[in-house]
Amino acid sequence: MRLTELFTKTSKTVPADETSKNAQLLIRAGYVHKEMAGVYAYLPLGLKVLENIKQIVREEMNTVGGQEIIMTSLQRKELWERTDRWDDKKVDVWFKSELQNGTPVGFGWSHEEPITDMMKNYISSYRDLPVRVYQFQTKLRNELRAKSGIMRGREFVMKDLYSYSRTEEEHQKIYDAVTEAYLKVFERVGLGDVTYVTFASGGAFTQFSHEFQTVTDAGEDIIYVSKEKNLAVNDEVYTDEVLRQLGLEKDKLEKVKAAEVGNIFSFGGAKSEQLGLYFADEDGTEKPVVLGSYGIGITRLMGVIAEHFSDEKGLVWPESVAPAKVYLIRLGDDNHVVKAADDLYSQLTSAGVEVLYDDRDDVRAGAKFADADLMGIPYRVVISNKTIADQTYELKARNKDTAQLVGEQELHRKLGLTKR
RNA sequence: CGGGGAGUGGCGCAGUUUGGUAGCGCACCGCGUUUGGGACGCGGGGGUCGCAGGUUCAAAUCCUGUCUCCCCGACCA
Repeated sequence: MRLTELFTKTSKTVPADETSKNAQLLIRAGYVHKEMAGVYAYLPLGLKVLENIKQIVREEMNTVGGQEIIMTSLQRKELWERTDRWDDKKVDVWFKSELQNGTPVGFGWSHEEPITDMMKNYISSYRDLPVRVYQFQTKLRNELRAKSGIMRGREFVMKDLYSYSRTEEEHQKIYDAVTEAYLKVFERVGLGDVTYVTFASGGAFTQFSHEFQTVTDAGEDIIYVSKEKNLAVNDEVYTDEVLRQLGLEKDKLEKVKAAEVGNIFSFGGAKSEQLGLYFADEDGTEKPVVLGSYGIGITRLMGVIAEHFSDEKGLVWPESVAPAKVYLIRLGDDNHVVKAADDLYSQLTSAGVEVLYDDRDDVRAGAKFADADLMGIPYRVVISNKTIADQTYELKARNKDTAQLVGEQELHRKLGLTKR
């Protein structure tokens, strides 16, 4: 992408009413636009990051046998009444409206009910199981108070996977597999070191659910981390009894703030019974399908990544999610500089390397460097009269302090260009 | 939902106390100089001062109502 064609621009100031670091940086760098409190639009660069995160999640979900679908935002009242979750007193984040004929509808804040109800059409025998389906959906939640930038919005993108199993044992296998897949996701987006499987309150069916908590000051949760065992306990279930059960020693735990980037839990057969999802087992008996639910807040994850990977100059995206791998700067508008930069741009692009090409003529070097830093693109390549005279390229990693002059071979190697 | 704060060109702000020609910085447009860490000079465009009503010769400024946003707290299957 050439910067002269990108409609967004960077800004030195942020809206005064935006206090969270992730939103400040993302707005300044032109990744997102704030439409209203807790509601953000994703601009070209922001969308790119979002899609990169989604693709990583998608790959991991496919690996554990997930099939991707997309449900609807409009939901039926009747469905939620069956699980007693339509009432505003039971679920206080509902957005509701009605059809022209007066039929009430809800805007999906979760999709457990509709998906499970839908699966009744497709699951009737043990031969149909297990099934895992997932989607990326915009959830709408009428939060009392939105905060923390894109980390807690009224409208946000979530990946939710649902598993349908014959037995508890089968369910447990899937549950464990998804747990591993989640850890892989957080590893791949660069948060592996600071993300912990966390024991949290489980609800009706199981004692615990498992959250994936990323340590960050921007988080809203308090967790107690055991580095030794590589797990954590949410403050909400932090009791002596629980610690004993989990074999944790109180004085070896570290209390930290964290953001919940994922949550998985088991429903057993309870919800299936409420919604009438049964299957005929091998012996012909009818049994409720064992249900599991697994979520990753995609936009929240993006916010957490932005918070975690940033410095005083701006964002510092991990390569796996960055909107581009290289920020290419050309200094000056001498013909041979322009040509050299154009050439490298098309060379990298055709090799499949995403490049943000700062081809602006009317912007001085300092501003280009500042923008490269703010946008947080992993590698910066500078082409100038100097580098051309030396037959080198100036290469600097966003997370390193110094640049180096490298030859063409070296550049290609560092940027991971595929040899042909 | 309780407490606190704020709404003035796209963004950041001053002006409100004491009513009297709407201003500054960034961004934008033009010209010139500049050109490796957010350049400078000159000229220019853009604002129903959140909205509605009221007081007044006159309202960004005073009064009443209302909407929105932010912060802290509560809430977050």
